Amino acid sequence: MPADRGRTSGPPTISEVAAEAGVGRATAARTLGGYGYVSPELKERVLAAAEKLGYRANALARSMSTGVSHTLGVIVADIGNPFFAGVVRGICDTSRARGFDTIVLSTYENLDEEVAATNVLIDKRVDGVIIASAAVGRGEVAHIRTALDRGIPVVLVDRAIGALDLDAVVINNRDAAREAVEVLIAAGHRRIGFVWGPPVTKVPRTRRELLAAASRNLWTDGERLRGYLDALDDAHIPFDPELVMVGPKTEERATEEVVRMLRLPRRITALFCTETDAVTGALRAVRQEKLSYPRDLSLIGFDDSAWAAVMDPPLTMIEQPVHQLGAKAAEVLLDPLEGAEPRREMHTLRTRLVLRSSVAPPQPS
Amino acid sequence: MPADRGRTSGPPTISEVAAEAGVGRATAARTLGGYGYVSPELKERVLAAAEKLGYRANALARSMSTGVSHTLGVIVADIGNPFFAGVVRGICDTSRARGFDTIVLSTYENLDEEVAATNVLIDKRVDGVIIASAAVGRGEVAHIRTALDRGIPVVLVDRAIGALDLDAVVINNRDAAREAVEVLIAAGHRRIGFVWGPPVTKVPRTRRELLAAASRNLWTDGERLRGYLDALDDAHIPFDPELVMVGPKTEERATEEVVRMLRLPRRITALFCTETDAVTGALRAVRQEKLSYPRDLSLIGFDDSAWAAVMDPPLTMIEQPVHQLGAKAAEVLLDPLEGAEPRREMHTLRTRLVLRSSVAPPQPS
DNA sequence: CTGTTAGCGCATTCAA
DNA sequence: TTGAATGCGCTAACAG
Repeated sequence: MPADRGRTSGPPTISEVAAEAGVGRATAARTLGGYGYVSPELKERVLAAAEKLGYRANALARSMSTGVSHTLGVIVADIGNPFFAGVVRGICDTSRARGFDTIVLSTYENLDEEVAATNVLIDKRVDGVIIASAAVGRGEVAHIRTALDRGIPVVLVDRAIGALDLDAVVINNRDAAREAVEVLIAAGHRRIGFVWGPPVTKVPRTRRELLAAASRNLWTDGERLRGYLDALDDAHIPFDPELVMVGPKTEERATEEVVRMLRLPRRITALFCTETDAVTGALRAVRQEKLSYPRDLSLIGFDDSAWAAVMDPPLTMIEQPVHQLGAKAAEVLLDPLEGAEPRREMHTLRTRLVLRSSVAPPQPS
Repeated sequence: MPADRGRTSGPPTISEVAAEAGVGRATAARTLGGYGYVSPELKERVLAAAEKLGYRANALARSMSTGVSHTLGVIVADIGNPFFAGVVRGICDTSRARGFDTIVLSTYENLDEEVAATNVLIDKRVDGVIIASAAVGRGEVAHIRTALDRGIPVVLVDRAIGALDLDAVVINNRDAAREAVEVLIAAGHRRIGFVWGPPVTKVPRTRRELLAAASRNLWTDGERLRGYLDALDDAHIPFDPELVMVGPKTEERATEEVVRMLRLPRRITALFCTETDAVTGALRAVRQEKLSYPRDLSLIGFDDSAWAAVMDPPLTMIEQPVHQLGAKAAEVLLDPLEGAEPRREMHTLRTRLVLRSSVAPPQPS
């Protein structure tokens, strides 16, 4: 219950506690702040006074003095996306265990939003930033450099940026994709679709064009595309631009594109999807064409989930260590803050290909 | 590019900008803070100096003076859960559009964590709190009262609390559940399972016991259970305690329980699930028993998703306005902060039953 | 061990 | 209109 005096107004301050306890402000501050030495008896009195007044330290004022806010900033594409939600959960769990809270900002893959978000975090004086940046080139990382210049440590998560020498916590996108496509190839497939490629409007005609377009976009997507090409190369399967979807990355478009690939003269018999929405889009296409998997189309996708396991037949999927991705990022950010030596390296976490039943040999046509 | 003088250290302050511009601190503060009158020429000089120095206002210091932090606190069970992730996204989107950032804390349905989270937010002097509280009774809301006493407005989201006269943004859980079960009944079912009930260890034998247990737990679950009972009552179907799952709310347990219900002498022919994990758990049970839906078991669940739509057959599901839930909560919290009259009411958003193909008449046994 | 004093960076009186 | 002076609540030197 709140004390019944008409205090000045607002929450009780440390001065009021000191007055109530009959000690100096510093003494109250020391016991309440948990630093310096205070005799047991005084400490007792201060604590009692604080309790009585319902005192709670003003973290803002404390941050003003100490220069640390015990707050981390997190910038992701979309906190509503289950993948990022999982990553953020990992970040929050480990950072909170170490006394840090988290401000999360979504950018929707928009660079301007990302810059604005970075500024917000700078203004709020966060102690560090974890960012899944949409930036790729040199010219797009000024905001990150700004944060760094102001002494705010930044760690990259999910997406590396070559132009920046920073800690990054990512997964083995390229190898994971390659492994998946290899499984498809091992099952006998040679016409393997890829959904999705870079969101360009003009469809690339050559492998070079495609790669160029990819490198102008999301790092993860580019890496996955490279893994796909790696696997094809190793099996001496020629690259066919018709088998990779480009354009807006929506479930609807994925459906359209997979339908298209399914209707090609030499149609696809297998498909690799880089994301959940691509998988559900593909599944719609299969049904729409009155086909069934894995008979008519073998399927492997990124981002395993409970749903994928209960599909009929269950889907072979790539499982990402989502929570660990965030946890590790927080760790890498926090360790130096607590005195450890900064590393400046790329931390690559491993995915796992969960073999289920969505891959079968191609039907003899 | 950062200016090349060896400044005192740290980011430039308003005093440094003032010095650089050759004006008084207050003048710099006025132009940079966007308040008060400043002559165009001076304003120009200040702006130039700020630009040159790369000045950014220290939000902490500003909050100290003004008493407002332009930060909202959000407390949910689990930011990694797609439902809450969606709600949080709604909150972030609308609050950020209005100049507020967000600190998100997860409690994992643990009341102690919830209290701790509330204290963190109080300490950080957030301007308001949105909370999906696990508290139900009078005795569990002290932390919320504390926040209120300190002048921090609180709005409830997803879960109402009777003991508190606050704004709450929720969905029509009871009606939604009732509607779903009615659809099952209309299809001819009378043995309808319910997953999941309250997480008690001792299985309730009577309806009264069950309701009592439910009211000691999550508000949403209780409401959904009531909706289930409402539908049974209307159809004069006697309540059978064997048809409601109690205990830990995990996918594994759901599978076990559904298997059990499927093996009952008078087995269930339909199932209503209150959550996604319950649905996937049920689906596993169906497969495990070598049964198929909707032939052997009709199914309706809460929380529609892209997956549910691409299942084979596609699932009839209840769609929640997840984003809107968060958006509305933020609105209700922010409006009074910007001068509007507080309402103190329950805002009930409507769900939508998405009819697909997981309901069929019961098989004649 | 304790109390006094001086900032942290900004907003905001109050004179000038 | 502008600038000097105060205060927000706390930490941290410093002296006692």
